[in-house]
Amino acid sequence: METTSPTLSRKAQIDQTATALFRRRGYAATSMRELAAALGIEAGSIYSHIKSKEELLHRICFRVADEFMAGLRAANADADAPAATHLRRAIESHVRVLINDVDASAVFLHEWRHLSEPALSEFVQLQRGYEAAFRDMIARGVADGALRTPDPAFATLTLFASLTWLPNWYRPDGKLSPDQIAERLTSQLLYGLAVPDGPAI
Amino acid sequence: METTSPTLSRKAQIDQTATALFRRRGYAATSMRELAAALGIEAGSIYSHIKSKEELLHRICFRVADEFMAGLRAANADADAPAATHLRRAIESHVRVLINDVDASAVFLHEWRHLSEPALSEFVQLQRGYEAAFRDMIARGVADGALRTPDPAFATLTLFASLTWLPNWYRPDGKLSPDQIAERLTSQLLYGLAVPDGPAI
DNA sequence: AAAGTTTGCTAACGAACGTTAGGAACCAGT
DNA sequence: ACTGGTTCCTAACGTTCGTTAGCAAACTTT
Repeated sequence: METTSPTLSRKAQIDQTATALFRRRGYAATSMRELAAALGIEAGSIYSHIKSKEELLHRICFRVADEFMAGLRAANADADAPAATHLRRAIESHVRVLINDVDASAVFLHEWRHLSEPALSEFVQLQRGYEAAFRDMIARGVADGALRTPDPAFATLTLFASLTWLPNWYRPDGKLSPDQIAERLTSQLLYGLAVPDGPAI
Repeated sequence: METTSPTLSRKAQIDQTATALFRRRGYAATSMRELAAALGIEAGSIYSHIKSKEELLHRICFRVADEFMAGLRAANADADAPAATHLRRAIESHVRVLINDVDASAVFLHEWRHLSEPALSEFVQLQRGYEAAFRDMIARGVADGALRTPDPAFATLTLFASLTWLPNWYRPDGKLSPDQIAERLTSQLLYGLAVPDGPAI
């Protein structure tokens, strides 16, 4: 049997292992016995540290949600900056949160629907507010002339799509740093793929 | 073969209902008894028409995969067209397949990992080939000067992100037609959000 | 040394799971 | 009338699920 962990409490270890499993196999398809095996203990033992399986999911989802919200607030702290700058900072913060814990982010993005009420409604409301903030930044950017799009709502969807997809391909050992990823993502979304004044496509 | 009653064989009805349930609740979280209830029959009765739960998932995933592949081949049929045109056509085809059956597409995109071997490996290989084809079109577009990007692989990821996200927001009763969506998506991805020669962001 | 906390075990609970067996209606074509 | 296919039922199978109870070491604090 191992000694108790040096820096990570047993509960934190359980959270971490559960996050990895929920990400790889999905929340519903992950059994408590699987989680226990990954921890090297028996299933019943887990309940010395947590109340239920859903508590694990709840903690993961809302912790990541908090990080996203804090980053959004920071990105908009400088009220005098133009909207497009707010947007770029918000994207960079978002990418940094994603990369900081890819497993937890992936669970946050894909497994939240297995939350039960009332946590589910609370979560959805947070999500809506977050998206609305991005839509608002884009709309303000269009209004002050820095951005153009026929449909800010549509542009927001595309933006979130790219952000949400990130955990699907990001590898911590890749050659791009978080800042590079944020920069490249921002650049491609803002300026597109086509060569200005190039041939029509 | 299809001597059957209304317009949809019972097996097709089961497929359709399963698709909707897998999409809304996830494959692992959907029980055969739930599926039966949605069909108005008992759980055991389903097995007069199918061999296993996974057969349902398998049929959904591979049918959609076939549609994507066929669309890709058609988009590249005109070998003389420039790469950027191939790309635009492939995007439009992709969007049309997605929209043609949003439920099935969502299952295809999110539930395939619950397939077991050897179907899983076969599926992943199809997926890789499809993505490689898009990466190739982008790279050729960059080579012939129609597109620009510091990283074709990165651009491919962003493109797929936007395409994959579509079933998450598309509503059949929305105001945009499939062609409009494809056009708008293509335009935004190719030309970006920023105003040309506008202020730096 | 005593007390409390943390951590883990075994054993089991009721419920839900995917699936099967065997039989019975109904319908079509012969 | 017979046959074969389609459809659905009831009843149950063995398994796995999340979770609990009761107990026992080990470590920490007093």
